[in-house]
Amino acid sequence: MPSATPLPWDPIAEAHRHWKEHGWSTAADGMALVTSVMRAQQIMLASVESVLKPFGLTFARYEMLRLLSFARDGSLPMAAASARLQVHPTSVTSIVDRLERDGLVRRAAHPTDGRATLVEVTSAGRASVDEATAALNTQCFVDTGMAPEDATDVIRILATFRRDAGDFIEPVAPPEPL
Amino acid sequence: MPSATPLPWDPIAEAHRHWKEHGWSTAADGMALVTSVMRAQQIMLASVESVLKPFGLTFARYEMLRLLSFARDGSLPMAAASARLQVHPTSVTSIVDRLERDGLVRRAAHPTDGRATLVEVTSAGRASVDEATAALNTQCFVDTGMAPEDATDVIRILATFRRDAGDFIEPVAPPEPL
DNA sequence: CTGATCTCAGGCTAACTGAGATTA
DNA sequence: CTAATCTCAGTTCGCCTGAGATCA
Repeated sequence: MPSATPLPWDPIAEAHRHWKEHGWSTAADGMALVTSVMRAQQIMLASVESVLKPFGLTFARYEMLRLLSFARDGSLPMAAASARLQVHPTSVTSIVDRLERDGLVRRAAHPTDGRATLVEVTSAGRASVDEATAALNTQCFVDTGMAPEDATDVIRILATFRRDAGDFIEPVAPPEPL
Repeated sequence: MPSATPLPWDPIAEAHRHWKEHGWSTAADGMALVTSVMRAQQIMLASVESVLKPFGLTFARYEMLRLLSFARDGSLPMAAASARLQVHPTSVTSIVDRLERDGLVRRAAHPTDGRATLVEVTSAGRASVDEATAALNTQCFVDTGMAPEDATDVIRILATFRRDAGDFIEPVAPPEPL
């Protein structure tokens, strides 16, 4: 994208106004919420992917590496990765294909279940995810462009939303260490 | 996606804990924020696209129709649509290609600028966007799965975020009619 | 001429459907 | 047998780069 010029006003606020003028008042906030989240995600994804690009990683591939690097033994069955990352099984296949081609993960037979395949981070994969994480932390996550108290509000609200959408059971507030 | 089973705990809260344990405390909230927004967008997009599917629309195509239906004369130059929807010019070409193939928009010459092409909603396009909007309102927007006061908080916080990211100039709080 | 506007060609990612092989 | 797990083939979508035609 050719580094867009800012619009003179907020397009979502304008759409919100249109909704109310058309008698859709009860849906106006919902429309604005969904549209806002879509656009915020687009901004954040662009930022994250630009940082990951030098590492040859997409956000999906980064998340796979991160998940494996935190897993016991650095490995998980494909189906477990699919469930944890909420990505389609065939997408897991293609993500792992690409990471394997780059030597960042390897496939291994499951010790007891002959149907399952394990994915395992390699040492190159660990090095790659560590460097990528350092870059993301300094370039994206330390300053997201949002006030800290706003960030924690959004995190908390979206945790309830995700739980109610069926992502996980309980609790919304995680047991903090200590 | 085969209607996933809920996880027993919040994977983002777990990642947040990992970040803190690894000495990345200053980046932990940023990581959780970005990941939460990504996942919320995924949930909302899936919901919206399942409602739009019977109409043969994606969210991107729906937004194009919505934009045109609110525009004076129901038409805009391609470049204006690209700026308003924050999509790449070549993506506008392909979105309009598809909508035109379905008879929902048509291309027309710009009256004064020979370089520019206007996109215009057809009456079929207006009918389609009206029906799709009614379906979205009742099935997605009236109840987004979020408490109303949380929704307005998120809308407000993300408006500031979008403005600071360069989406638009001012003001964050739009001039309300009356 | 420069710069804006749009289209096309082509690569890449990822989602999805549907089918099939293998094994619990 | 049924159900789970994974892969493959093929489609669609949208993002992106780079190049070219057209016109202000």
